[in-house]
Amino acid sequence: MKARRLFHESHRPSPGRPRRSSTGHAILKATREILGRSGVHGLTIEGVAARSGVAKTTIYRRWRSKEDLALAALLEVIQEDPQPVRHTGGTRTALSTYLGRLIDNLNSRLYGRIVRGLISDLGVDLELARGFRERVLARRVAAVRELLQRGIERGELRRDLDLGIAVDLLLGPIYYRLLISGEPLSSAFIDRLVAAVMAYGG
Amino acid sequence: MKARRLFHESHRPSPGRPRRSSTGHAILKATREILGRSGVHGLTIEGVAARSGVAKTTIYRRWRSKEDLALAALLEVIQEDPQPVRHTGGTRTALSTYLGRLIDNLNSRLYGRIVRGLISDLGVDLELARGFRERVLARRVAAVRELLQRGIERGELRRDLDLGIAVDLLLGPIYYRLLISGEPLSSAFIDRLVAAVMAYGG
DNA sequence: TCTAAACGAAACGCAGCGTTTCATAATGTG
DNA sequence: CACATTATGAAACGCTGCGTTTCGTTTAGA
Repeated sequence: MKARRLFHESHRPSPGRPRRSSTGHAILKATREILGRSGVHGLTIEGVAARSGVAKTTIYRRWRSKEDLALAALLEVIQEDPQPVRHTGGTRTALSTYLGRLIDNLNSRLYGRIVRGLISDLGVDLELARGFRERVLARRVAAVRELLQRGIERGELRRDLDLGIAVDLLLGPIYYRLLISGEPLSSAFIDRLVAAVMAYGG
Repeated sequence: MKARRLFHESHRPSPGRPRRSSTGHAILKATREILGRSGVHGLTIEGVAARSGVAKTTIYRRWRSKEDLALAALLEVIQEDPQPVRHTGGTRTALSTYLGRLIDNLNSRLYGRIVRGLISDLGVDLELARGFRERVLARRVAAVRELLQRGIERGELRRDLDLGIAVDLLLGPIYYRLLISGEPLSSAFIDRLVAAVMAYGG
């Protein structure tokens, strides 16, 4: 495999013609559009090339595979939404707010479809899995963990709370509904979920 | 699309040459072997045909697609393991035992890989999703729900316990670890998980 | 001017899907 | 036995899409 400079890498000034920055964005934009419309199954490199007006070779120079490209699109979507964690009004409210925003994302055409489509590849493409976990999931876990931690400090949660399990209890059922059971991710569900974990941790 | 008699349908005696019962089993056996070795990504209809010594046409006469075939293989694996639910020694023990058996399955090459591979198709193939939920997931949900219900009747759990959420709390983190976070599904994890839900429900 | 890299266009080999066609085999019924 | 009916196998087909290769052109810095 030839060495390649991927899209997200910082480009040190190298000799030769520089990349047009608009090219990469056009590719990602076309990728997002196709993903939102047709899901990962409808995503093809040739389709992205056609829609973005870019040659297939150009795409492969920046991303190694279809999955890699889908992950890049997902990262862009996430970047747009910095999700600042506020902690006004108690831990329960903070958790509900944060998880409410998360399910808003997951319920959206684009975000939900990308996540759904990437999952099955996580078990196969280890690099993809690493990217997803480090750059997408880790944010969620850290945010939830921090909210729980502050809840402990404020005395709203037990000092000996099993933080690891608590995070699993909050995020697990969300992804379970999204990917497995297909039950709706409603705000009512989030409220019940948070209520349960607060009852466990209080 | 032409009408087709699928594998699991009961065959009423129809005119013409009857199906060899061994053919279907040979196909499923080859499917299991390939799935265990190479996962869903390595599963191809042509590969199954080659390994089972059956023509491709014969396979398509019984299953509509690759995913349909993978689901059939999964169903067979599940049938082999009836998972009787005993309730000796308290609700906590019963839950740990049941979920422990579940993760033994999920940790196995075959079962885990099939589930993993099917997930992303659930959002696309509605019939597949229905089959998976009715014939695989519903068992798990019903079993867990029944154990919780008995826990309530025995006074080990609150009478006003939110059963729906409790089921999500038990199954969600398991599939979340399997598919998303990649953290190990150990019996220690199950113990902590059950402990948390018992604390919540007690 | 020279060199290195980016880009586009076109074609390639390959895999695998799902289908079609045709010949042959096995079963019931008249 | 002849017949209709279905199952099976073998082979080929068209198609999509992946990832690669080749080559000519373009854009930058030295």
